[in-house]
Amino acid sequence: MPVRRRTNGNSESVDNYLKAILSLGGPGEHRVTSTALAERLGVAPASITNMLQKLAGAMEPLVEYERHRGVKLSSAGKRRALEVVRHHRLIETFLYKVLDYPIEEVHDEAERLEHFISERFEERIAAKLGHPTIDPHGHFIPTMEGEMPAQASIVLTEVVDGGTFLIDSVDDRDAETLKALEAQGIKAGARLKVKRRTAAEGCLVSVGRSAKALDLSREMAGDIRIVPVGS
Amino acid sequence: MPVRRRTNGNSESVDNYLKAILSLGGPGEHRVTSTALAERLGVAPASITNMLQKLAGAMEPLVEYERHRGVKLSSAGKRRALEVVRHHRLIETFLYKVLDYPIEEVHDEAERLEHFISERFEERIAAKLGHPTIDPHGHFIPTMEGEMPAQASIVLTEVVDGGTFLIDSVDDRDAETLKALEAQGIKAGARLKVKRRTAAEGCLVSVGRSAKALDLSREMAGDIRIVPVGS
DNA sequence: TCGACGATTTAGGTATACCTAATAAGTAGG
DNA sequence: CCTACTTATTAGGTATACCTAAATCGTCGA
Repeated sequence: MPVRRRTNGNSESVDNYLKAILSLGGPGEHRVTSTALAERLGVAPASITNMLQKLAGAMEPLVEYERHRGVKLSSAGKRRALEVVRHHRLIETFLYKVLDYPIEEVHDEAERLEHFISERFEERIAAKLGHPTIDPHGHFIPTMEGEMPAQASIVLTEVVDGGTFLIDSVDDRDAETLKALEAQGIKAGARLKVKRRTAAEGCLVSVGRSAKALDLSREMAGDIRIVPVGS
Repeated sequence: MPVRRRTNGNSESVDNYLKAILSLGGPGEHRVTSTALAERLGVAPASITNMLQKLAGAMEPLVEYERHRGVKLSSAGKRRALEVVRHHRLIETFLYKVLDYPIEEVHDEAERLEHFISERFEERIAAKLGHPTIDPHGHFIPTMEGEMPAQASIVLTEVVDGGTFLIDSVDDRDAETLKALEAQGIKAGARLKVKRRTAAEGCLVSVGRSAKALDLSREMAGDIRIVPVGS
């Protein structure tokens, strides 16, 4: 029962820095400022500088860092960050689908466990879930090879919990419904926020900058394809 | 995504000290020496002294410690230790039964995760498993209330993996078999080591101080009740 | 192009959980 | 009952990941 000292470059803390840089860097992976990281991680800017210098100076650097010019992930850093994100999203999916967690509790648990599960655990829950590609929030799960799947669209019914999306397409099985939906702002290109699922398996959404909630039936939701936006 | 600093008195390290004291103290909960702890935990004796002083001096002390006289758990310490053991054994059972882990990999994963799961996770996996009372190694799982179940006997078939037991009783459905078993040392009071399960659902055991393995069929194993010994 | 001001970095400090080496306290033999 | 030896404790030091306060860098407007 020896005390397990996690080795540098693979700690909980480092993981969180990498995830933050990944998510703040956006799809373009542009440089991220110390201040943005400080805010996101809830630590003092000075601590950020310190950690970045260490990460950049490691034998296998996890970030590319230049004084006063922000950071971006190195390829090793990106690999690790995506692995942690994969863990997070697989765990969320697992907690929700296998352990019947209430959706609101899924995030915090995953946030803690993502740092400590083994490759085997990852592999086993992925298998149990049939190697899913999106989590209950509608986010894509990075592959085992450490790649984010191409940003394909997903059906609105696959999203369980709140999040912001862009509407990709609305199937036109019924021109009347289509027109009605469009009248409420539901059309390709519009911004859509998922509030929550309803008992009848439909979901409550809001569109554009409007705060008004629309209650979509299961069939209507099934006709709408969306793309995740932001983290 | 703020960095989570675990507060003193609830850390991974503290958990491991408490578990070690619980297990080294035995059922009599006698005082445990620094040296024994140092060996078990793989840290220097000086580090043990340090930690014990801190644990004993906390606002809610987790151990009772006197210089040069060893430690024992306080009631708060015992509660926490048993909770960690409960986590460990539930996780092992879960990995084995739900995630189909190979039995040899169950321990290490549980050893890491036991410190980080929430009450909810504990509750959900316990429910999923039907609130089990013994783990795949034949050890009792402490209750949610933090009590070790009375040391009842279990059927040999419930044990999946190696471990040492005392034979509690051998059912005498068939006097011939009973006699044959007894001839091999399998009788109430004898010490029995479970080597491993066999493909035919029986198991390989050794009895007493003998190293020779006996291959028991499923029916024979089903007639033997055992009690766990040691940790 | 010169400040001023905000962003960033350096310097110096804290707590945790380890370590080694030196000291002190118990224990057992003569 | 006192020394020798083993066990435990104190003293002083390391690395990690934070902190605050005090420089310094960079850019943007006059």
